[in-house]
Amino acid sequence: MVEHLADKLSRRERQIVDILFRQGEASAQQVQQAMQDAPSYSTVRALLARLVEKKAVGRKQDGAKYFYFVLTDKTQASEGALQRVVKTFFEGSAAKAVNALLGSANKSLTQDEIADIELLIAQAKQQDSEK
Amino acid sequence: MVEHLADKLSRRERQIVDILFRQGEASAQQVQQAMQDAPSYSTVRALLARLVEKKAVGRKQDGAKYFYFVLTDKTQASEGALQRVVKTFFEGSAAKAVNALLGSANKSLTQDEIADIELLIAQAKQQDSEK
DNA sequence: AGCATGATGCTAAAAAAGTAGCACTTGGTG
DNA sequence: CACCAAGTGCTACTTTTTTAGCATCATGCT
Repeated sequence: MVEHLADKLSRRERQIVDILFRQGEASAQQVQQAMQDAPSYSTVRALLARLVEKKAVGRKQDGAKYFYFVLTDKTQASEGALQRVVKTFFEGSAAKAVNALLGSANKSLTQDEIADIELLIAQAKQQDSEK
Repeated sequence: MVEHLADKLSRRERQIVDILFRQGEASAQQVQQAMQDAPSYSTVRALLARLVEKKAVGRKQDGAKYFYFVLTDKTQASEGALQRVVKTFFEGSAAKAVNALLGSANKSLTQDEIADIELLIAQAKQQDSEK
């Protein structure tokens, strides 16, 4: 089993990493603002500093301030997250997960998105039959 | 935004809750065995006890021992987890998530599963056009 | 009945996480 | 160019989390 990045992070650290994944990159202040139950600015910076030290997050200087970003590849992280959810809640079945995804989100799927998915299904079907 | 159960749990607590979701219910010993980097048996019990006290986990007696299980509804928890992943890694697009799911898992999807998904797509399509 | 095995409750202490304050720098602006 | 706003690095302190050990209690077997 692959060990996920999230497994090594504390509650607050995860929260921050999630925000950074969503925003791509952000300053300490932006991170704080993105937290619904944010602690003090000082605290956010301390957390960020710890993440940098743990090599989970990187930062680049822009003028006098820093911008932080997660070092793990987002695509890879997303696959890990998806896999964990599938394993934890859907008995390892990706199909069941897709099912839940479509069920709870069909209100928001556009015609175009549905078309995209249909295409993917067709591809999956083909690949499967080639096995 | 709905606050997820996981947001209130510590690292180890989350780990245990995940195991309980997967197994449905388990004894302290089983939980320990399911943890790849498990601490001592004592520790696992302490964690479990805390989760019970927090009302996150319930337990029932079977003879002389206890069996633990998560109190949150699994379906609800899975939707929350899925939603979080979608929001964090796929810019809120369920379609993109489905895409990733199919992409990384098509090797394991069976013909039947694919058929199931096709059916769901068809339904989503119809519901969408009714909007 | 006596004993080994495995589970329990409780207590305690080390380690990690979470939070904040302070003094110093930097950048822009009236 | 003096000043204010916003950033930064450190340090320190409080809570939680994480981890174990111990004494006790039930269960099943010889």
